[in-house]
Amino acid sequence: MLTACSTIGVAHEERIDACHSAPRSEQLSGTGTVPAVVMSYAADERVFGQGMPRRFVYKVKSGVVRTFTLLGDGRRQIDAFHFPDDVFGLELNDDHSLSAEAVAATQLLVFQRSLIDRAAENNCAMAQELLSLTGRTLERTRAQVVLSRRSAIERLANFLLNLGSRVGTETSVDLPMSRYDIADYLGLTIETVSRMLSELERIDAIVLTTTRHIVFRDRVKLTVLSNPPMG
Amino acid sequence: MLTACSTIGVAHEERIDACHSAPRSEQLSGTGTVPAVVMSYAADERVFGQGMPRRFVYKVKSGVVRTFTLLGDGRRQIDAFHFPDDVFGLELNDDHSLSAEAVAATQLLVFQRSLIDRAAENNCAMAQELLSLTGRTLERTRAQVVLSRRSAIERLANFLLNLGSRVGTETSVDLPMSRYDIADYLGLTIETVSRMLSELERIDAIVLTTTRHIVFRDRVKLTVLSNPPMG
DNA sequence: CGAGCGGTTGAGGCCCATCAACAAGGGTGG
DNA sequence: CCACCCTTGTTGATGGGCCTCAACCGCTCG
Repeated sequence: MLTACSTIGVAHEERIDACHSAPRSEQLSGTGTVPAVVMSYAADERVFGQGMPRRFVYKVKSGVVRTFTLLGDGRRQIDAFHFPDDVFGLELNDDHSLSAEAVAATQLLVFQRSLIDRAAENNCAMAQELLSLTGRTLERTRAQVVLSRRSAIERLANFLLNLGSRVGTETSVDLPMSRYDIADYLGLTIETVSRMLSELERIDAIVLTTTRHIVFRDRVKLTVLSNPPMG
Repeated sequence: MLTACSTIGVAHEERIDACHSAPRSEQLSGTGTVPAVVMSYAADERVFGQGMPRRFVYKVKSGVVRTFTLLGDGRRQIDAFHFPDDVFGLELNDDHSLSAEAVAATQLLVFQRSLIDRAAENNCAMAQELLSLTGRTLERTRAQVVLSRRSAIERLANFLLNLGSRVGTETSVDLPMSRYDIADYLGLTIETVSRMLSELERIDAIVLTTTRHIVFRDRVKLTVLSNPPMG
């Protein structure tokens, strides 16, 4: 059992410094362990902010995290949602180029960046792990670019299927995030997200039992919409 | 001097196998050298194709390369343009998820993937190099996602400035690629690209001396358009 | 000279953003 | 427990930006 650490009221990463629980060895991804502590975050609580020194690397233990960039006009581009076992906070630079917030109540494994970097310098397996993680992130981001050229309903169908495969069952999925989050992730407005969900319901592809719970009624329709028309 | 190899008429990577010139040690990026051969490509010639086994890694010696994915409806999403010293063909999987073609007459340094992978397994510096290259690619791709939310003229202004910083002078830039390429890169149509170039000319931000040569007349206007309104 | 390609420009329509109003929860304090 | 408020989500009306279709221009090449 890991020692949890929940210092309420201290912002951002300073909270982690204030946490005196004993680190335990944890896997970042495949092989090899690095000391880590567990931190708890409330919904909408900040994990780190754009421009801050990048001192830690995170792995989701439970809950959901969003990483995003704030644009000059105040708009927000959500880069990714991170679900259990996902690693985030890995970047090339010494400062964060993204911000991260908990979407819902979340527990994170927190690794010292310096320890990970040092491990990667002496241990090729760790370096390969980092490369693999970054490569996977790159793949997802490329998929985002391709998706961003498609229509609103197609983007939404794709999003629901992906979400379902991560945190849903065969027949349904709970949306951990708000319409606002979905809109900022897909590059749409909340109104369009809402309209397209209604449209998906109208064509009997899904049923919205509540605003946050979606039942897949016709996966084929979703898949047809989601897939680049041929491949 | 490197031995150049130009076997005309043999498609894709088979050409490289047919090349019997002696490999020479070349830098992939920072430190460390790996044997490589030089290959020449004519404009629009294929370098590798989506789905093919990923046997080589490439570095641009001269010219320009585009990497892209073909969508099911026949549309083409250009992922990136690669200029001299850029490395491409590095991916996570064993098969290419992208295709690559020369935009203009191009010379490439070709590295055996197996040699690079082996080097990364035994030499952490090489693994770090790959990580660094992938990280940089990720940054660029993220910038693409953010850009894709902005207006046509803003995307184009951004594109011209970036291109200018890569292959242009203080005051002008030659476009190595067609309107079609630009459109597929920015997620626009060729008509919109053309209209926005005309618009940039109308507001005296640029001058099109020929269809492929652009003079920067007012860099500030371009920068204002290019930048996310605040930061 | 005609054909074909790349590029520009115009007219019209569609998709989604915007603005606006309203409904549905979800806390809070009396 | 309920009235209230504030947030979140839905739906409608309108407009604008970009795509689509189409015509035209200039250049290159046969």
